[in-house]
Amino acid sequence: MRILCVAEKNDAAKNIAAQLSNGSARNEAGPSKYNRLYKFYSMFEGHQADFVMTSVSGHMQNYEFPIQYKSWSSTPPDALFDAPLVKNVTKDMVKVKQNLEQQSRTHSVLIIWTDCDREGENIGAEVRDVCLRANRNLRVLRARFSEITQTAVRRAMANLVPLNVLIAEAVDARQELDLRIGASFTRLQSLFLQNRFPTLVDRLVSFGSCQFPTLGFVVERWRAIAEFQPEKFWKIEVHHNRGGMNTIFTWSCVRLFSERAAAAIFEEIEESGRAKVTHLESKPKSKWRPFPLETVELEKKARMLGLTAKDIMKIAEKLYTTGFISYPRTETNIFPKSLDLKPMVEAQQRDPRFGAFATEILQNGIDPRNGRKTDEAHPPIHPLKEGSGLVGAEAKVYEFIARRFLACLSRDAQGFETTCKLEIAEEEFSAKGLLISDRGYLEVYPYDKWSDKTLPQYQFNEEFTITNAEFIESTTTAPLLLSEPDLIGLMDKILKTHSRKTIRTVSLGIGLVSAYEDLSIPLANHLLRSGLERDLVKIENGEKQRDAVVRAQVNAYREAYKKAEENLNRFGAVIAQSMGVARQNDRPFELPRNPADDAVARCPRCQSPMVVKTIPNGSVCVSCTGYPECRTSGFLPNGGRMIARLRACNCSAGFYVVRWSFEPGSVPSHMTGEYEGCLGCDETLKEVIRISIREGDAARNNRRGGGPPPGPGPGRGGGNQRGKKRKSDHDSGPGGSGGAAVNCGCNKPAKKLTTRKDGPNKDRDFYVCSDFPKVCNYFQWADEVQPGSGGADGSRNPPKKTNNPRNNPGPSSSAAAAGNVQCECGKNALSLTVRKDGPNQGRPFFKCPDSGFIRKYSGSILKAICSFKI
DNA sequence: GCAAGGTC
Repeated sequence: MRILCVAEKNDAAKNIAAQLSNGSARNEAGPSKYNRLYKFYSMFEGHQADFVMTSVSGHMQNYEFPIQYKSWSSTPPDALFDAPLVKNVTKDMVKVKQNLEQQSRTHSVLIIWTDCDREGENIGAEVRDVCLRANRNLRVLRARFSEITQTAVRRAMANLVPLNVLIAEAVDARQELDLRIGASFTRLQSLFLQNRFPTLVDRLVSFGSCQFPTLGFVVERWRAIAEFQPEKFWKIEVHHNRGGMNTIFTWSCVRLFSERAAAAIFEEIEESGRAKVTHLESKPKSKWRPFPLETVELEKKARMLGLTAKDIMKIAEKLYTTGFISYPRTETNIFPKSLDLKPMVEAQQRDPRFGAFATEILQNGIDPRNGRKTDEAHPPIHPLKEGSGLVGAEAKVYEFIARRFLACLSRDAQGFETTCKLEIAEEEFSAKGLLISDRGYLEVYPYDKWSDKTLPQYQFNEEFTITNAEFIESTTTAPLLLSEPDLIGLMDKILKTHSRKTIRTVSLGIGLVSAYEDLSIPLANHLLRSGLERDLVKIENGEKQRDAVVRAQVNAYREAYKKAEENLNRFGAVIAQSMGVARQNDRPFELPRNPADDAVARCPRCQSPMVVKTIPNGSVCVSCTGYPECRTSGFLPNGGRMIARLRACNCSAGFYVVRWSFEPGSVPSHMTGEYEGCLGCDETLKEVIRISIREGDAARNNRRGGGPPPGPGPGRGGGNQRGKKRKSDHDSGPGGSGGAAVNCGCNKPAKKLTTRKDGPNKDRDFYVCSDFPKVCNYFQWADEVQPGSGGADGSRNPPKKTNNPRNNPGPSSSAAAAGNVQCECGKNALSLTVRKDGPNQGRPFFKCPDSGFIRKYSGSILKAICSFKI
């Protein structure tokens, strides 16, 4: 039996393998650098089995929009709410996936050992899918564990369960929503604000469904601080010296905001100077030991240890995978009854720092203080083995976790609190003292402070003269609930620092929050995100369907989006105000339209809609909306309109051929015509177009056709024939063969002339355009140039780079009549069919046997068309 | 060029 185990990360794989194999696992390299293979023998279902333990590195796949939605300029952002999504293996994970596929093929059982949390379940589902695709007979099982110790791992092994599909689906729903919401709002915000504010050109104004509510929270604090008006207040303190001890009695009234009133009372107190003890009470007081440790609490303690919340979790994660502590992501603060805490306390006995305390706990009996929360998945964070060998920050975090663990198992600290109240001039003052009788858990938990504060002996009803009274003026201070470094750190994190193009202006953050508030769009409200979290739990419980949750959430955010889009001007004004800039431009803003509305064709490479745009220099450009992934585009001469895509050509860039025409009236009539052109890279397209537009042709066309033909109409034939019939072009230029000036199709002089040195066309002469190779890289075989003609005519000379075999240059147009026309690809053309309908009705044409469509009408050169082979 | 969540 061969068993494949997959953990969430290499570290975990290594340690789980070590536990299952008693340290005997062999470590081998696999296709993925970071994900090693650990091989060992162990028992499975009562039999000795071969084990391979390997890992992934978190998620392998990521949701993405299909290529046709990737262009910001031709996808309306709200289309992303409904756009299809694809889940792709990310680039970094290709080898990780390969590793799983390879292993799956030689194993019959898959055990998933990803972390036992939400994301872990989803990662487990990814692992399962990849492995099952490679080997559909795999038996898939899931190991459940909260810690990587011998017992836990073996217990998990003995109690394998199925993967929890519902949890995986909940994560999937979150992923989908995060992407849809993030992408649509990010595009709307970025495009609009870039248009409005010159300082934001090229900047990304990102929006995240988690990030934005946090921004809202920060902005709220920020405002409270900004709007805070300090207020003066006055208070009175009474001091009394007794037995060398100075005791400060504080005013029960605490403070007054009226100086006159406070001063009047102070005067009376100073004048009287006599105090009477009106209340004297001494009662036992205890300081409770802490609750068992949960994640949030651990994060809160980070600062105390000089770490950030992120750092402390990273370290805890490491301590977990190395088996020092239990799983650090838990919302539980109750130790389950089934968990035997004794061995863990015993392990701490060996630690010189708190070994004695651990021993004391064992003697007194383990008595955990329990909270009320449980996530029913993981116990509170606790140490698993002794960790006195650790160093650095790991040691610090481990020590905290161990001390916390021992603290919550020990006993509360005990003491006596004495309260003494005085009356002076009818005002009440009080002081408190503390006498600690048993430090209890504080012995092992120095992170809590509870200090003795002694109070001298006073008697009830006793009267004495106060030493002095102080009149203190003070001011209220801003509600700095978040410290300044916190605030800046948070802002920085929110307005993402990872990209140079990202804005980091606090005023923009405030502006965004204010703008949505102004439109009553509750995006900055945490309730929106917590509503999603609740829905995710419902998916996990089976109370709600994944798709229903996604639909409902998408609809809610779509409403918010619509409202913002409909009120963009107001939205911009609020942000302008916050940023302190008068709006610097009033350029009209238009959101991208649905490409389907404007598309003239589908991109043959990526199937995105292709749209026609006029660029500032007046050129008309047909470009793929799949930009920038797909860069298929090309320029049409003024007014050109693509009317149909015929087929893809076979050039290396995957260019394709279009049939297009000119709008009658929108261009000079001589341009009317129809031809096929490759809309691949710019150069190739330009060549195509130049070949086709010739004034001489046009003039002849017009004479023949008797006036400008109406677009895709009767004028077409002319286009096809222009090469042959062109005899008297006025073009002249250098070069030329045999004295006659030869022009390239782009109307520039063609250069004579090079002889092919090798290949199938060895010894044949050809012309190239004088622009060659920069702009126009068409060329023309010399023996095909019509005497005295403009040279490279409308015939579609093959681009130089095509590698079509030219073994048989084939007969030119005259061969058509012979009925033995050869396609350039060397095959005999099928001859001859007559067009049954359409504008070319009645015309005979040839087809290449390789192609299913019309190659060329019989009156023109077949060969050139075939340079665009299928 | 979009998010957030894993992880190296």
